[in-house]
Amino acid sequence: MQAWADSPVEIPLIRKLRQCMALRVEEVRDLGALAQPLRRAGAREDLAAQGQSGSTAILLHEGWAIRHRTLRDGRRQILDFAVPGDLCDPSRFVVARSDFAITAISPVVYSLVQAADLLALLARSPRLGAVMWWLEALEESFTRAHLVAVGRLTAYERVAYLLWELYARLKAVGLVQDDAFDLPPNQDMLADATGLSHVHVSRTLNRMQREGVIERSGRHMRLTDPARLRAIAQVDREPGGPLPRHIHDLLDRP
Amino acid sequence: MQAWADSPVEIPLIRKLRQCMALRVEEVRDLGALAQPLRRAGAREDLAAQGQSGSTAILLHEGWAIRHRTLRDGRRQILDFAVPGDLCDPSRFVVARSDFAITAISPVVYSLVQAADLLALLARSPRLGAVMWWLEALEESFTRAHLVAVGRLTAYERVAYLLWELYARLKAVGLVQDDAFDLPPNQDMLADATGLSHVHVSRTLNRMQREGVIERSGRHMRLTDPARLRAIAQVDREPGGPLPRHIHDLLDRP
DNA sequence: CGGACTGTTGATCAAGGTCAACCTCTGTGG
DNA sequence: CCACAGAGGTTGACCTTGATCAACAGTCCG
Repeated sequence: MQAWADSPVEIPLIRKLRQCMALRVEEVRDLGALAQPLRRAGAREDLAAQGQSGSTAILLHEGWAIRHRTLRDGRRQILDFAVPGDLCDPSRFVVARSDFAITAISPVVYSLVQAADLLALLARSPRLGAVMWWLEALEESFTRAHLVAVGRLTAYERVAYLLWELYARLKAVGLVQDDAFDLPPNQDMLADATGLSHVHVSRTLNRMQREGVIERSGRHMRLTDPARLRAIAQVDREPGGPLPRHIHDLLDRP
Repeated sequence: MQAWADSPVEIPLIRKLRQCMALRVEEVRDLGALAQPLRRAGAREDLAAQGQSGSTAILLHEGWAIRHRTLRDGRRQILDFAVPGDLCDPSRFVVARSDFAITAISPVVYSLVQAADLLALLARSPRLGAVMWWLEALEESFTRAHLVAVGRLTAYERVAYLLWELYARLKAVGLVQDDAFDLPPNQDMLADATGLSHVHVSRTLNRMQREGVIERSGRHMRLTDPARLRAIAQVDREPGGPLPRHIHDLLDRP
């Protein structure tokens, strides 16, 4: 267990928000309160099931999960990977029954966030509301890029895109060091995220390594040439970046 | 031009909302005000460009548009089709530069909605805020289903899914009569939405017709067996439906 | 009448799927 | 300490889906 688990104020979500704006003490305290109580689950455990209702979102603090939809005949599409700091997903607040499931793929630490609690927090700090809205928009843009990748890119490009997206997500919560990160999903999952077969994912990753774009050993992944990877993935712009100025104006007045 | 264009209160968005809840007179009036001033554009005109900033959303009243991303080498992915009553898309409010474009594919009537105006309206009527939030969640669920279709369904199933989605969207604004509707996009666009080639879309539509699932003539499309189409598309549940009870509780208190 | 746009059909091809064998780890129990 | 099982990854052989290329037909429009 890491340091923040004992002092619950420094959850990864806070690390992520700090990269966008300076947080006030009360804000940090309120956000930390969302992490109470901490829950744990092992790999392969469902955090939320397909078809389940519920007005709670899942706030992930440690470990990875997948958001996925599995068809009756077993075909599975992974919508995206949830990493520490992710709030997946607030739209559950308003929906009667969710059409996908959230499943841990490594041991996880998380908490359940009630709609009412989050709304109360946002009412107290409209600034936070603006940033969270912006983070939601960023999520949507990842989903769009994912759709473009699966619909129109070749296998090689798709895998490049997936690695690029994970790299970007992890960097936002400080889980990338020296362009390297831990990659818990197995090749079956990478396949179900990219719409490929696991055999082809294996071949593709090997090719990328041969061509000097990545380096792997076990679950350790290093991007030896991030710029080239990004170009292969057909991504034009870095995601995220600083918070646009005009956001604050939207919500700061009463 | 249709009747509502002269009396701007009955825009399709209002028709859509009425299917979820009974609207109050002030709400109808406020919503109608969003349609001022009306703008027009011809087929192939961009309503919003890729990479463009802007704190305005586009509210479509008549005609169809596509939300799409086009790569430098010309490959294009259509994210979805916008039909009358759609507000595409509010996340532009908070994003510095959009990563996709919105282009009319038939003559359209639309208006630009300012973030401030919409927020003011929602502040006046939290009920509307709840429904709009819910409609946004519904949009996201369409996007997820689209991703599943493109990533894991066969060509035949994908085309079935697309037709099913359009059918559901159009029904929500009363543009389906007798399981039939007008389908402005050409087969090139259907291909770019499904991740197929236009040749294969042609073959697939012919097969569906041969097998008695659809009937076509020109831009007119009829689903001769909607239930079967839905099954082919691997869709379990009808989308939309009545508004969940607990939504109102979320926003109705101060 | 000629040209753009759209859809249809046939012929051929290639990207990626499927099947199967095998290998390497890692953990487990005797 | 070794035998074994199970999961994950790799590789080769073969096959299928859907892409590509190309010709042609219908329709709309100036």
